[in-house]
Amino acid sequence: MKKRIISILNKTVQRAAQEGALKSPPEGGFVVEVPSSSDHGHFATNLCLTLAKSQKQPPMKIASVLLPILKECPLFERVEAAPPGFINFFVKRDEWMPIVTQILEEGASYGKSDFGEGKSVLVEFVSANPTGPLHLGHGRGAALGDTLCRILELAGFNVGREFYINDAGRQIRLLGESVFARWQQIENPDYPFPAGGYHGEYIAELARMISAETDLASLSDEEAIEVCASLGKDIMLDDIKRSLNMFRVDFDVWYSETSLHESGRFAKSLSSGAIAEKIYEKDGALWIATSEHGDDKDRVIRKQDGSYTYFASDISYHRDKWERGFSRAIDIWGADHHGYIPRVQAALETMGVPKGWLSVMLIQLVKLWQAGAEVKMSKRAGTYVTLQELMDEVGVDAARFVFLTKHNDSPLDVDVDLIKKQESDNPVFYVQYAHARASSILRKAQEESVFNGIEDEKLLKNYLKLEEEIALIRMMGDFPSLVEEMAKSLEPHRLTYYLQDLAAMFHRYFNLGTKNPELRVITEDASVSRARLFLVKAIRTVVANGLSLLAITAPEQM
RNA sequence: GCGCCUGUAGCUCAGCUGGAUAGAGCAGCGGACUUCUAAUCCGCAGGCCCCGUGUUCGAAUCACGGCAGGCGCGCCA
Repeated sequence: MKKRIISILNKTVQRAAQEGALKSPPEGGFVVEVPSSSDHGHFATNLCLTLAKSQKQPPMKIASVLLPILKECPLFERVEAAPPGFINFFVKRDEWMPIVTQILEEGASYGKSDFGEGKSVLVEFVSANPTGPLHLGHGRGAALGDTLCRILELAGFNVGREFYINDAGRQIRLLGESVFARWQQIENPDYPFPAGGYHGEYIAELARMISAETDLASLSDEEAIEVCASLGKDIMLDDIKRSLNMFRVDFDVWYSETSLHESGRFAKSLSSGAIAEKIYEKDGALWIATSEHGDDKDRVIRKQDGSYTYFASDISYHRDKWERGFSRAIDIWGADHHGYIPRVQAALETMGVPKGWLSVMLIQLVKLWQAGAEVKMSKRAGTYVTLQELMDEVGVDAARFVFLTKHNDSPLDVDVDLIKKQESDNPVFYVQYAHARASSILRKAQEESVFNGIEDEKLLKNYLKLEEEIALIRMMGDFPSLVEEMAKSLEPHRLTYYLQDLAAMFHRYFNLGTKNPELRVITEDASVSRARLFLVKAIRTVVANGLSLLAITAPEQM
């Protein structure tokens, strides 16, 4: 509907220009929006305000030129100009009804668009080191990334989901040393634990598992550490995969850092192409000239001792992403890595990758509250709540929902007690209940044979007369543009707000019937009932589609 | 010291990317169940949108300067 009005406005301006009423006008610049007050119509535009300067005329005067043309349009009941220069549109009631039939026709694909034009996007998220279980921060990243992918797909992008496994380098070695030390400590409690090692209880668990499978005592310490590192990593990776799977997140590619090195891509990516010219040697190390592209300073990629930095792998990995031909890439990182954005962007530009090809989304920290106090978490000390524990306590649906109730750039407080204890107050149940309630009404109608299931626009036009009904239809009509906007702005959290609003509107509508039987969906009047049942079916569809983007179940009854 | 993020109701946060009278949930108080599902609804109360200056028809939103909190500023990963 909004798009229709935009195109009507464009045509109107063109026509006014042709007729000489306006100087040939510049494109765009104006917006059409839903005003907060219903006095200002279903839609409003600031078109005249934006034209005022270039036309050198007061906005209200421009409005008075455009108004007669707009009034001819059969879409509108009323068009008004309002100071300081808004135009308010009141859409004819009947014109809303096609939205309902459209929803019913399209069903699960309502909301789909070709906004993305089939372009390929690579979304990399979670990418946790396989040195420990996933924590709440990873859960937030997983929920955000996965829902973003679903949104992008619905908006017409071709999406690849990727998990980068940091399975090379020192942290895996440290995992091995930590596990080995715990194994030693079974016999010898005084065996020293490595500095900066991993302290979680799971390390001792790994030691038990690995020593049960492998006779560590028959190996040299060095060999045993390697076994602990390798098997420990495999076990943790399996654990991560299992948790993510339960969290309804599936990746297309698990990209191993080790494979980057073993395949030779790593070496090649730093020695060929435009980037090779930006790499130089200084003080016995290899540097890359990222400062030419906005980084604070040049960065080391190979240290004096001959080993490569983490950043070198990152360059190589992102180059590989680019060479795989994606038209854009999105990374989701913890906010503590924000300092790396400029250098990664700079490295990409050094290779000739266009600015803006890579978008990095940061997620702020998740704070956990329990018994009214913040639970301090430390990965190194091993005191943190895992994603698995959260899922076990509150369920996947609630967990996924809470992770998307805040903008990714805003810190998130999760009060586990609250989600657990007050299940009924949880917003996810509120939305699911709307779906269950709609289902229940439809079930009842089916049983009583009120509903023949044949849609008829005329029926809707004749019998959907309530303001509340029109408001619901308008809101559902926004869903496709919401999906597009979320894909554009990378803001999946808006979906949880939309669903809560839609559910609230439906619950309110339903409750009209508790006071006045004529306002129930199923009433004495068969035609009114049928029209309302179509509306309810449409609501159920939109709620279900929204929940499906969140990968949250849509129950038939609760 | 420099950079990024955040600052909106008692608490946790939205605010459609510059629009008209700033919203929701929770917490508080008061109401509605012989119902198409009360996991719901209705009402009341609650505001210096951190402060200041600027940009313009118009600012919670943009710019600059402060203040406060968080996170980063390695030849660590």
